Amino acid sequence: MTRSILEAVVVASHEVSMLTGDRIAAVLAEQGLTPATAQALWLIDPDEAPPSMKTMAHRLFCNAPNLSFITNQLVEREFVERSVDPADRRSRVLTLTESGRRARATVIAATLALTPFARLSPEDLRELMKLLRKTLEPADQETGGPAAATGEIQG
Amino acid sequence: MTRSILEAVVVASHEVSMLTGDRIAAVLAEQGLTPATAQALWLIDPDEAPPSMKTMAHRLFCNAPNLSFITNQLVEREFVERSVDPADRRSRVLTLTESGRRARATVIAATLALTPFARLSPEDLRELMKLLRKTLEPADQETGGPAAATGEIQG
DNA sequence: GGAAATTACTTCGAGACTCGAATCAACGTA
DNA sequence: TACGTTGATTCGAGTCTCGAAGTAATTTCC
Repeated sequence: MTRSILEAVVVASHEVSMLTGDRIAAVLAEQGLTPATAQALWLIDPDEAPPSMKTMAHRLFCNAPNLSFITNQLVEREFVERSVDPADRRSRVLTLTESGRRARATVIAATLALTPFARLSPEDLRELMKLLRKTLEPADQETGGPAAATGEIQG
Repeated sequence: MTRSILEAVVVASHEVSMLTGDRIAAVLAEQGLTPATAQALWLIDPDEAPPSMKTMAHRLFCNAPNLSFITNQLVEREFVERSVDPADRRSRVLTLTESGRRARATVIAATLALTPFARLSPEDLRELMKLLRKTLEPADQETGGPAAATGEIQG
C-alpha cells in the first residue's frame, strides 16, 4: 500500500514543525524559555487586550492546571504579570512585561529566520497561506476552536 | 507592526499540528499510546528495513536516552521488538509486532480522517505538497537532517 | 434576597517526556 | 593487544500534562 498525498502532507507538515522546534531550541534556552513557555509568550499579543487564563488555555490546547503551571514560570521569570480582571474577579488576565515583550520579539524573529518556510518565495508563501486558511477556516466554524490563526496580515 | 505572511504561515501551520494532536488524543488513548509512542510507531514503516535506535532518534528529533525510554514503553506494550543487528552487534533494530502494525494503521487512519488537511481538495493537496516539498528539500541537503518526508507518493 | 448551580482558577499527586552525565559493550585501527 | 570511537542504556533532574479536589466569584432561579 503506497502513501496517499494526504498522508505525505501530514508527515511533511509535522516534519517542518519538529525541524523548527529543533532549530530554535538554542535561542529559547538563551532567553530562559522552554518550548511551552515560549509558545505561551508568542500567543500573548501585546497589541491586543490581555487574554484571560481561559483564553490562553484554549489557544494552547491545554487544560487549566497546565496553563497555571506554565504561567507560574512566566511570572517567576518576570515575562508576564497576572492581574485580576475587574470585570469578572474570578478571571485573571495576563499582560507582558517589558522584558516579556523583548523575549517574545526575539523568539518570533528567531523562528521566522530559522523556519524552513523562510526558503519559500513571497509568491509561494502567499499560495501556502491561502491553502492553510482554507484548511483552518471550516474547522474553526465546526469546532468553535481557538482564535483563528488567520487574522490580520500585511504582505 | 503588522504580521508578515511568513509569520502567519508559521502560526497557521503550528495551529494545524496542535489541532490534529488534540483531535486524535482519544484514539491514541484507546490504543494505549501516548503522543510520543504513537509518533515513534508511525515512523517505523513495516515495509522497510527495521530502523536502528540511532535512526529512530534522528527521525524523532530526540536524543538516545529519550528514545530508549519511548522504546521501552512500546516493547512493554508489545508493539515493537528490540533485536540485535547481526551486522553490528552494538546496534538494536526495531521491528513491529502484528499488534504494532495494527495500532500503527489505526493511528494513521484516524489522523488522516481527523486532520484539518482532509478538507482540502485533491488539487489543493497536490499544490500544498508541492510547496511543502520545496520547503523541506533544501533544508535536508543543508542540515543532513532526518529522512525526508517527501518519499514515494501515489495520488 | 438567598440557596444552588456554574464558572475561572489553583493546588496536589501521578505519570509522561526530555535532557546531560556516566556507563557498558562492540567496533575499528594501529 | 591497546586505544579511541560508536550505539545504546541507566540514572538523576527538571519540564510537561492531566484528572481530581478545592476555593472564590458569578449567575440562576425561586
